[in-house]
Amino acid sequence: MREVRKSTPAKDDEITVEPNIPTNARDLSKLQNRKQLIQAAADAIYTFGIRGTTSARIQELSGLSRGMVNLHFGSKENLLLAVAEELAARYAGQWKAIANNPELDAAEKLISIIKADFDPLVLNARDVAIWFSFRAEALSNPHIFPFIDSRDKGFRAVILELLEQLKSEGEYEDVDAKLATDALTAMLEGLWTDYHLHSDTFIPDEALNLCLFVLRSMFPAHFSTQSAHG
Amino acid sequence: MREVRKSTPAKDDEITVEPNIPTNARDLSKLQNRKQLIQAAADAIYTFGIRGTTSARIQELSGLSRGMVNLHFGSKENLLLAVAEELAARYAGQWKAIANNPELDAAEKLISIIKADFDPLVLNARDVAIWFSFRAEALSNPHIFPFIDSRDKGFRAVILELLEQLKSEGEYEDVDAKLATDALTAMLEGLWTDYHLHSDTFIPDEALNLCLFVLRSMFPAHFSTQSAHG
DNA sequence: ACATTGAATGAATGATTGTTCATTTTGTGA
DNA sequence: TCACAAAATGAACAATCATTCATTCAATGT
Repeated sequence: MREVRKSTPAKDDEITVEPNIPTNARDLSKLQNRKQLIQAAADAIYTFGIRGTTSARIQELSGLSRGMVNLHFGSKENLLLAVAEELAARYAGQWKAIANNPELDAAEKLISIIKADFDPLVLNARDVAIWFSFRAEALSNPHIFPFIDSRDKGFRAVILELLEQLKSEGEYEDVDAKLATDALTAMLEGLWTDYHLHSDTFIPDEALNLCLFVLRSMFPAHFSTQSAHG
Repeated sequence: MREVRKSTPAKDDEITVEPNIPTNARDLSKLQNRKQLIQAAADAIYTFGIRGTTSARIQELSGLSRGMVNLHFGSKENLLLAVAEELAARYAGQWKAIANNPELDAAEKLISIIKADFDPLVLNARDVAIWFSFRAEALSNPHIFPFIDSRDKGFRAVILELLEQLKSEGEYEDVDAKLATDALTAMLEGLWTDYHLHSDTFIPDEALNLCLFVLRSMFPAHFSTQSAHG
């Protein structure tokens, strides 16, 4: 059985490091336009809200022609899903890279993950506004649900594992790692809400300190010397 | 100067306990229809999302005629603001009543306020979905902003005051009441998010226990015997 | 150089949007 | 009882919505 050639055929005797990056000019500009549409849709949601995000506005912001949204994504709705997908991938990629870093111990991983949560790469006015827009319709739009639960089971499992390791390292008999996981996760969620509603007064270092403060009250031996600038 | 009579004239020699409740049949049904529209709009946001909340659907859910939304609220947008206003008033009324209750001490008020946060009166799938819908467009729609910051400065000030009182009562020198306020508030926010995304597995008593767990780690003398069923 | 193929274009479409307002209905006060 | 005034109705409207598709454009392989 011979595989049907896709738009970017990978030659069998070539080592393709990143098979999804096209090499010919046509597919390159196609990919570029696709990205431009996602970017424009994201900007539209931030600027006009999800209700004000119309095909016309997306097309205007993208600088491309009317038909492009449907040509590349089939429908406006699919484009919005692509925006959500990109956002979710960026967030998950961040914390997974930290969790899989063998050079860090449990406490370092935990702090890194928390810091990443307040990194401008994910915590910025536009992206947080988009998160909230999609989350708002999590119940009424089943298609969007898989992308909006940033701190999902996988995330919580990693946090729990790290906290249990801390517990075993520091002999905290009276600390419930499950409760601590829920508390920390809820705080991260809440601080995002805080940022979304008051991004002008929100100070990432203060948010980090707040998390350290709570961690310290549970795991004093691990976090008693830490601060936002540590 | 004689005052112009409004739709519900208040006779001068009568003590009007609630001057806004009309007594004649016409104004009564007018008010009833107004409420029905707010109710329908709220249901529409929950069922179809804010994007799917059209005039047609509101009219259908309300059982009233096409022109009613504009007759009573001038525009669909004003009706949505009325929904937000009602939600905000319900939430604020809840915690303010507790804060002003002279029969409760600081610790009792704190626990009551937290419990109120997980009360079905405010924490239910529909209302939380509406909160999120409005919050999502907090940045792109300035009109909605005054209504969506449930845990605003006033709320935080009350929590801070209560925690400072606990601090003075229990001699917790190393506890920062300001940090504790931020931590508790963020957790309440985060737990709402949790509920919104996973209302099927969310257990209010567990959420309450989580808050008590965090409070206990900061103020052990006050909350060491407390639990969700206390 | 050139035929081929897929991407890009944008005028046109039909459906749906929020709102208007002439008309009808209904409660009120005399 | 009845004239009046306010409330309710819903057909009609212009604007805007997402999408289609015949046509144009341009990169590709030979």
